[in-house]
Amino acid sequence: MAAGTAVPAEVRLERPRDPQHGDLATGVALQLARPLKKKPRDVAQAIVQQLDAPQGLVSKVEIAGPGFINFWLAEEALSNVLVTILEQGAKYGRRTAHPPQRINVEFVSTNPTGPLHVGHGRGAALGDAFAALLEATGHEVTREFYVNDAGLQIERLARSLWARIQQAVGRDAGIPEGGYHGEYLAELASEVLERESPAFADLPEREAIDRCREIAVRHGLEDQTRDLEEFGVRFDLFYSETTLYQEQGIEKTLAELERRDLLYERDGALWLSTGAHGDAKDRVLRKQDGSYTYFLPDIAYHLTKRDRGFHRAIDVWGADHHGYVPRMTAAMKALGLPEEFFHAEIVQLVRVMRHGEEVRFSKRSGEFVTLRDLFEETGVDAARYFFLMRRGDAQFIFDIDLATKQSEENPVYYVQYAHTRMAGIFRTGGLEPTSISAEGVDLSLLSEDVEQDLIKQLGQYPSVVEGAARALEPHRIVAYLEEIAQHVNAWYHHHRVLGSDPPLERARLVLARASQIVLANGLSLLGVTAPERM
RNA sequence: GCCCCUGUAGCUCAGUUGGAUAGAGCAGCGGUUUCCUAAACCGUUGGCCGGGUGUUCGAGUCACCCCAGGGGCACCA
Repeated sequence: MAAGTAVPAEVRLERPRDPQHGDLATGVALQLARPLKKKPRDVAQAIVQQLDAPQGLVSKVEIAGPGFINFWLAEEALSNVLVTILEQGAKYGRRTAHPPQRINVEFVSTNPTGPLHVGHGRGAALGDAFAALLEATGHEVTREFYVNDAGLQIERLARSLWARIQQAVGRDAGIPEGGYHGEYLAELASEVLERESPAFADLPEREAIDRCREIAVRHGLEDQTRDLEEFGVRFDLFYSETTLYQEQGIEKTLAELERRDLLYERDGALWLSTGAHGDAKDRVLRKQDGSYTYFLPDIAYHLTKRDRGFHRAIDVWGADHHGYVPRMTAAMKALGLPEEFFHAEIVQLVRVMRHGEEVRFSKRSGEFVTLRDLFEETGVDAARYFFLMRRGDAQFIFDIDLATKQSEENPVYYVQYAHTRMAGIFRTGGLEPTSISAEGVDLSLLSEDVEQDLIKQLGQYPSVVEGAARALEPHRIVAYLEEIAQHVNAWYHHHRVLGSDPPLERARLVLARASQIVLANGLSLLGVTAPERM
């Protein structure tokens, strides 16, 4: 540095809000002024004089305001953006990581005890987008669904089904305490009797309930999987809790906890000392009655993620589980896993509005909004887009009326429409989009303000993806795409592509193609289609 | 009582991890169509960033204290 002294300062180039402040700017001189005991503008002056700006990249450098250094990109830099986008195509905005991490993204993970509701939909859309973002930044991602197919809830489900079967053959059987009253179990009961045989109802209870458990779980999971697939979410792995038990996960976990001296007995229960690792208190793993709390299999399950070679485990949990985060974090820490291994991403509540009033979630009244109801009404694209357009950690009101509106009020169509228009240009021009090349094209003809702005924005796509992946915030992609769409639509409206002077037409075709690629790539990260026509 | 999330335009929300004069969409108001799709475009109205104190060259952003809304507290899952 100028003074020859080592002054710690991070040189961050950022994009100013105001275009009058250049394409890139840094406030580093302001940070350095105090330690150097100089005026900020003098520091900036010194920096600029020593600056070794590569030719062809920066066209102008200016010191402004209290001491900001502003840079303007040269035209050649802008042309390079377009060349890069066309060359890389669907890979534009994706990078390799060195080294790539193996990341497990676990989401939805609900009991197979009934249909998925809108809250699961939000978790599914977000989890899938997290996975897509991490893949785009070069990591190897596994999308995983933890199937809670053991435990008390499943026992209740099995007993409820058994009761429905008894009812179906005319016997007086009540749904057990805490059981499932949903109509679909009654339907499943008749199905079972039909498929198996009426004699199923006469099986000894123990055997029957085991069979019921298996049938109910398989059926519930199939329903959920079908909904998710239609919603565009595919999992790489369904990890069954039962498997965990079969593979002695519990015993192994207890042994490991024991080895690390993290367990103790008190009041007839077995405790894990999470309190010493950031949790508010220690937690029980084995109750007085000898059964395990859910915490133990959860720890065991997460240890399998380590043992299966993952560097990171990202869990997407509903807001009702957020109190669970500190204890799981503490458990992972106590087990010596690195801080970044476990991360729980909390998805806040979804409320649904229709015709200006809130649709209540009530299984009893039957006004239960399932995920399927939702996407059948709004379409998958709109549903996914809406779930992703807001930060996941804030409560969200899903406005069904807005999502189903096929008009300018609906943001999902706004972005898709911009893509459609680009596709329309190529269709009308009889051109194969993939054949568009920047080779030999004079891109400096793209001199309109809106064109310059659009190119600069297209060039930011990789860093937007990077930031969204780092923060696990897909809504940044949404916001970015809406900006691109805005520029694309304005450009399209004011300037013709087809029929311009041939050199200009060629240049504009390149810009149209680049815009189409970025819109398609971004929408793909969100799991939303990029239609050719609408 | 303790912990977490949220509070920014009439509504729904962004705000680049402390930068320059706080933004968008919708709603409202006024315009644009012989033209690659008007699901679009152009213009315009609208702000005590919940309140307060502090940290510093600089705070919507960070710290602390209040206020309001939501969620969570277990030897439930």
